[in-house]
Amino acid sequence: MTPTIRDVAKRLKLSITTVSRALDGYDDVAEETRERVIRVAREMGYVPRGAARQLRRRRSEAIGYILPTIQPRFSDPFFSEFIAGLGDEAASNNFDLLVSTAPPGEAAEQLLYERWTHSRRVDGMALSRMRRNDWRVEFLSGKKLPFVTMGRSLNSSSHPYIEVDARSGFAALVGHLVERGHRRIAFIGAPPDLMLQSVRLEGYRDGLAAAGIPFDAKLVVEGNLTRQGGYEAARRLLATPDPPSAIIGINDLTAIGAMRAAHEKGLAIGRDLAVAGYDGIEDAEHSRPPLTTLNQPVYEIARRLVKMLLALIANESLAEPQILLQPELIIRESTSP
Amino acid sequence: MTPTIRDVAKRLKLSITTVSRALDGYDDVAEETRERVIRVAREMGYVPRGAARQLRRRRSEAIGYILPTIQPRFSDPFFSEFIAGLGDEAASNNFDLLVSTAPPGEAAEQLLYERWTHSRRVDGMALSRMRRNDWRVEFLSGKKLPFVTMGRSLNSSSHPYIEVDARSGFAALVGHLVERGHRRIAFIGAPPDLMLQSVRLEGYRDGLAAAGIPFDAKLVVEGNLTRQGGYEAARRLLATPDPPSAIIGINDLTAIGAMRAAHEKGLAIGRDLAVAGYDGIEDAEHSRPPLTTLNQPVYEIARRLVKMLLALIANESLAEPQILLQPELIIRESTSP
DNA sequence: TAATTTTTCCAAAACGTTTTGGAAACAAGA
DNA sequence: TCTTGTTTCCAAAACGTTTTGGAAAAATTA
Repeated sequence: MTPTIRDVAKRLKLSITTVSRALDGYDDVAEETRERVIRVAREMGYVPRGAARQLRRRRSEAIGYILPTIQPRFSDPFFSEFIAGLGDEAASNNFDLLVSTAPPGEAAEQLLYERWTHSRRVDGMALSRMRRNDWRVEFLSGKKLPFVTMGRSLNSSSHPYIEVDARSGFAALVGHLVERGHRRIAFIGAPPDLMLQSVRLEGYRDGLAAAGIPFDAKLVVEGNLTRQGGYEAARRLLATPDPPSAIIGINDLTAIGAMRAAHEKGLAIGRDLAVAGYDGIEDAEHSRPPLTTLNQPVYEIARRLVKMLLALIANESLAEPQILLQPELIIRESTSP
Repeated sequence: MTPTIRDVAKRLKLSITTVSRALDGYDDVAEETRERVIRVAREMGYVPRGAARQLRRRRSEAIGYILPTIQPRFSDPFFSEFIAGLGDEAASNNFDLLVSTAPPGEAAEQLLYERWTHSRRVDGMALSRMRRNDWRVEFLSGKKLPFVTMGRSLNSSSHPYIEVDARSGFAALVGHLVERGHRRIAFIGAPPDLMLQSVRLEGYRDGLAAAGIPFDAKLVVEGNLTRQGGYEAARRLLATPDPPSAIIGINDLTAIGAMRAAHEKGLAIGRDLAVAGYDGIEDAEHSRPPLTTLNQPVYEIARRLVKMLLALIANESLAEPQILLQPELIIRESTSP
């Protein structure tokens, strides 16, 4: 059906070697023949068969990303933005992006990583939502498969990553709330095995310490990074005898859920209760009231991660293998009516 | 580095044929040898090289999906849910999911489709957000590449698809608003080349007709399926001398943007102005006020689409190639305070 | 003219599987 | 014993590229 390089060669009365080399831009083919080859190849609609090329070249020209699907109905705008970034940058370098899904930390996840690396279906991987002690780091290092991560983990060694300085960000956020007169500031976090939980909780504690406010464990509760989780956690917080006057969500979704709980309680958000989040997703801008948040440029980060990964795959050395970005504090009405 | 089938065969003192057939479950290998083969293969961490298998089998065991990225900062929960569905179902059938991004309707998009089909990198494709006259349908039909679509287009022929009956849904939604006493109901739509715009606008008109309300073109404005687009469109609508008492957004994001515009105008949503959307994304449940919407089970649809696509690839005939689902009207406070 | 270099091409060998078409070994039936 | 099946294995031929290691032809230099 679709023509092979052999068909093109036959039609041109050339060897397949020459056709291949002409198309690949080698300089040992006469300029005139190259033009003929390119013209005829295009005419015939020839595109190299991916599998054959991959087999011979011994690389797949594809990168992989595994989506951490916690729940079936998986709806987190962070990831659609992240994937768009990965996809755009990969596509503009003629790389494919392989996406799969697996609940984090389970056997299925490990199986997937094993299959992709052993079958050489991808030349490298991008990881996100790192765990504190992330087996993936050692696994991929051991397999010598290039990888980059968004955020580091405790066992991160020398692999390239982009980290957003959430710790400073959360400290600044607490500072902002303190400035607004808050003393009882709650924190709705995530499962403790996630690196982002450690980091952001640290930042929260830094902020309290800087303001001379003693840490109160009762003001820290666990969510699950979803709106529903934030909603439920905030309900628990607000039902206590001595409820907080401000709530920080570990991400925007959590904060949005918390706002809903507060509203149901009859609290005026911004006045009776301040709420803030982290991520800077579009929802945060259009929520009611608009949500104070720490913005991180997810799309840009994804693109840069792919750039780094491709350099790694091409065995180039990176000018800046570990990047630290500052999140941008965006103050909106949810803390500042 | 990673062992090939040859290494496994050598270690077992068997031919590679036998190893291959043992692992693939052919019945012309003795049960005892099969067990030995499987055990040793696992011990050695053997996984078939994807490219080699694809080349010989002449199929890639992968399906493709191209994300319609309109803007760089692409954050639509519809798509993260859709991809999660595609990914889960593909993964559980040992298929890979290739994802790329392209602005719809541009040359880059067509190039991508051509590359994927000619290079045989995917065995089939899933399409969404169909256009009225969608060149992709004829293109893929012509290439004889199996594909399924979420929603049909005007030039849809006999390919399998799953369509949610948005037309009836929007009519029912108008009915609900009329019941609540609304007569001036606005519609914030999408670009006119999108099939969903045609269908949903028809449903809106059906609903008006059923209620005996004359169609007023001034109440129909164009958005772009984003929060921001809904926000801007609603501002225009609410600035007119004779503003609507209800606004239907073509999707939930549009409606959420509209709610923000209304709130800024000082309108009490639900009382002064009713707002409703379509999609049933999680945001709609946690917005303020919670949004009346038509729910469609995107995750399930994505999974079913992949099931259909895999059957198509395997040359099986589909019991039900064209499926029509009814969306579920979820009435919340944004229309019913 | 002869020798050398440069240009332009190509045959054949990979890459690592799966599949085809047997062949050997053994068992069963006549 | 001879024939006919079964069972179990395997050599070799694909699949469609890229790459290696020249070789012929043409151009240049001596």
